[in-house]
Amino acid sequence: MVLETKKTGRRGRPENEELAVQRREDILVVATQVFAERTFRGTDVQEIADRVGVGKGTVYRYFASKEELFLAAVARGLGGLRGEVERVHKEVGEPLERFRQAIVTFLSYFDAHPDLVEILIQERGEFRRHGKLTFFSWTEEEVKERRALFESLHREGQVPQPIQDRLIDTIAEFLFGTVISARFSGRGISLVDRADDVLGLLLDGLRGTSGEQQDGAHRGTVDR
Amino acid sequence: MVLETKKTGRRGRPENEELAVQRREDILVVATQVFAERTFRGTDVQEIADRVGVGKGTVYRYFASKEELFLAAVARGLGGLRGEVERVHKEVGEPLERFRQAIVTFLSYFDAHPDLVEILIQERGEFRRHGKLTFFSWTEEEVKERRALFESLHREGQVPQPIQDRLIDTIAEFLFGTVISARFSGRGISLVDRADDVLGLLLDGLRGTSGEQQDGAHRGTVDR
Amino acid sequence: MVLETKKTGRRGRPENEELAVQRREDILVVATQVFAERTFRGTDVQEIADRVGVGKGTVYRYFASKEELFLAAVARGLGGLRGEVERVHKEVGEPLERFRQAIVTFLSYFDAHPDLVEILIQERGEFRRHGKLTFFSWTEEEVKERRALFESLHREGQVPQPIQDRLIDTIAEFLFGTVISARFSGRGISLVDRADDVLGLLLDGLRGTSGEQQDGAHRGTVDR
Amino acid sequence: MVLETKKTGRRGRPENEELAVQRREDILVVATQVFAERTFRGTDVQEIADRVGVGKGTVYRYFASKEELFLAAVARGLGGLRGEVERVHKEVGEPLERFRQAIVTFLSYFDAHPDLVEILIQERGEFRRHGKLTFFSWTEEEVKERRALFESLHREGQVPQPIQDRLIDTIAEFLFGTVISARFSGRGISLVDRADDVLGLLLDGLRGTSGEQQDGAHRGTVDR
DNA sequence: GATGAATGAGGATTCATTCAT
DNA sequence: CATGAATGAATCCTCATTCAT
Repeated sequence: MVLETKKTGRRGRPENEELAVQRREDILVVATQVFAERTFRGTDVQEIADRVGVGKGTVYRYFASKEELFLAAVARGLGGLRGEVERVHKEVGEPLERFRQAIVTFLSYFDAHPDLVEILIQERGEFRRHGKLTFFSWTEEEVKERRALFESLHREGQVPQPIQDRLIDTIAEFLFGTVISARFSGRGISLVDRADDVLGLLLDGLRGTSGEQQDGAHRGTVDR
Repeated sequence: MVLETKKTGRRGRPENEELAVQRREDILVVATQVFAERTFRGTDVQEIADRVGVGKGTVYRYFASKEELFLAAVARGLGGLRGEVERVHKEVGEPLERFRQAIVTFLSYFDAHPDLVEILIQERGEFRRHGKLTFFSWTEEEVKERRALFESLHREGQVPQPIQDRLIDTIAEFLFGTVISARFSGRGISLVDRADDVLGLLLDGLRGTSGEQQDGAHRGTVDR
Repeated sequence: MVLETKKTGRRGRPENEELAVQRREDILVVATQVFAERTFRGTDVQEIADRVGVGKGTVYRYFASKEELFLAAVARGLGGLRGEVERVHKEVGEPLERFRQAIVTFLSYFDAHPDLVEILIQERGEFRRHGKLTFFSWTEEEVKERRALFESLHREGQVPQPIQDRLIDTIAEFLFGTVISARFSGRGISLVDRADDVLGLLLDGLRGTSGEQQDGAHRGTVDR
Repeated sequence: MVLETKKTGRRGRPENEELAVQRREDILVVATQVFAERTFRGTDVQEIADRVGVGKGTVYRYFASKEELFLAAVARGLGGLRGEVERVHKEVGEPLERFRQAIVTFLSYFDAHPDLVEILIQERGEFRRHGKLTFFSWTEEEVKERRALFESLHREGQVPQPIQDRLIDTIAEFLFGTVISARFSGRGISLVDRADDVLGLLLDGLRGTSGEQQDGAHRGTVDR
């Protein structure tokens, strides 16, 4: 999809607006890859342009600066994640299963978009001024949804005591940390494959009576 | 500690060896700070030299390249961590408490050395070729120690079933992820402050009957 | 006057010729402003197009290149000046007064068109190859007119000896220099306001017996 | 003096501090030439470096930016002018002759440094923000000196009435304007060659009784 | 050994000009 | 005719590395 247009070098008036949207998308996709491969600082905008098959100037038509391009790539990646998770949230009814599905979806998304992990991390290094990572910048709505989920888990008796916001944050951090660690630890295991370890640990901990987390690691998981 | 030596132009006995060691150390300390502040790519070796109070050429006397310097800084940071954790391992006898102490020590270390988190992460971005992070490159001995710890936990009845290596890895990743997440989430809470959350979650999970993790979160911790 | 036409998308009779002439004029007016504000090299043709309210391509329809556009703007500005001065030349009869009026007109014109000074100067910087400034490229006719003026001044006894061409050139340079200096010296005084200083100096010099140039500075001048 | 060192390409520690001063000077000399030839915007710093015979980076060691380099070149040029004029001021005693000498020195300087005229003018185009040209930024001392000169001219009876500051400014503008005009008018006459025209005009104007300015124009000047 | 001046490859960004629609 | 998207040459500036003193 990228190389087809490569080096057409055509000037003049373009067809329509959809093309612009598509091109913006193309650039973001490629940029995500290249930034992931080479680091923000290590990336030459020329390479992105080359891989997309457009002139460097064109990249700058769509994004005012390399920085803006990077941030847009991060936003695009997170937007996709949020969409997926929200979809699951609405489809599945039963709380525990919804919790499970949300986690699986979350982990799967990063399995499918490993580059996102890389640039998410880089955001920290290059744009430290923004304080916290975009990833941790929850919207009001998201905070409410998360809270609601854990409340229903408690109401249904799945967890003995109410889960406070602080613990919810810790859980979110656990999950994000898992994603990063998995990617950086060099273990070749996919994230979904450890979804049950994660879920088991989250629900019952090491002292959990069932001991299911060991075998459960493979139960009910999609083998990608 | 760095600026003191600056331009002292000390005379007397050169005591080359010690001075060289000390200077190497000084450079590494400063390098860690600067790399953490500015990113590997964003760091100008000149700034490191300036802050140490030596000429740029001197930095290159001790480290063949900027890259080697960076890697040495990472190694130095991790070396300190290992030393601390090992010390605790040997001092504390009771398995569960030893586990607890190990985790607290681990988290404390990163509280005390926030720059290490930054460069640990950057290592990934800049030196991806090395495959896995130095952090996850356990030595034979470390693997054995970890395994021994969990075996004793099981033997003493603290955990119902044996903890397999794979789960140990997951736990390590959990911990590393927590460190990173905590640093990047923008929450102002120190790592030790969440040691109990972490331990509670690890041992009993959300369904843990005791409900201790909630209160425990504040037990023995300074609330910032 | 420029923005009015902007995006009118006028239908009706195209009246091509007039519209084309008008548009050319519009572009030149705006170009003069922008070049004056931003320098030839510093000017983005896009800005000119934007301010005129047309597409960049349209600018290139009327002027083959940025350079041609610039030169056309200079020519237009000088054309206006010549027109004014010539008009005065023909209207006023008495030699000394005609001389005086010519100078006042000349200075007034630059008061009214400060941008012209800027681009006149820039012409030098950017198009040095053309040798002399357009400003100093007198036509045959102009040379004759100037000569005639000074001859009549002499004939009427206003100046004791005949004014040679060389001195006429010096006078022209004096005047041009005054315009430029006034604009660059940062003094907030308008050019007409110093017309009498100029005239007094030209006619009588510092040793002039009358001493009128001092008070005369304000005589008959509009205090802006 | 410039090309000798060219492409030595030597690294390492340089000899002494004088070298640095000399190199700074070399760069400024060349920069003045190149800026005059090509315009500030049109100049590639690389060309300056090449002509000096150093690396581009070296130019940036001495001047933080192209802009700073340009301004330094202007300052250097004006510094030289001021030095010359001041020297004459102190040497010559008789007021009228001192006035004459000052003007001749002033014009001679620009004859000898035609590049200075060019960059002086460009300063306006590129650094308009500074308001007035460096040339017109007189120091307190200079203002006093000028005033004293004209006062003595009056006291000695050379000029009938006192010359007010405003007229002094006009004279300064006249002189500067003459320099610029002469350079831009394309006439091949050197500035000193018209020193007498200038002086005559200044002192007696066109109506001056002596009529000396005509012949004087050639007195003692080479007609190149 | 230590130093820091010198170097030049590298990379972000701008903008005149073209030309398909 | 008018348009403006696309292009890539052009240029400023940075900084890792070298090496004469």
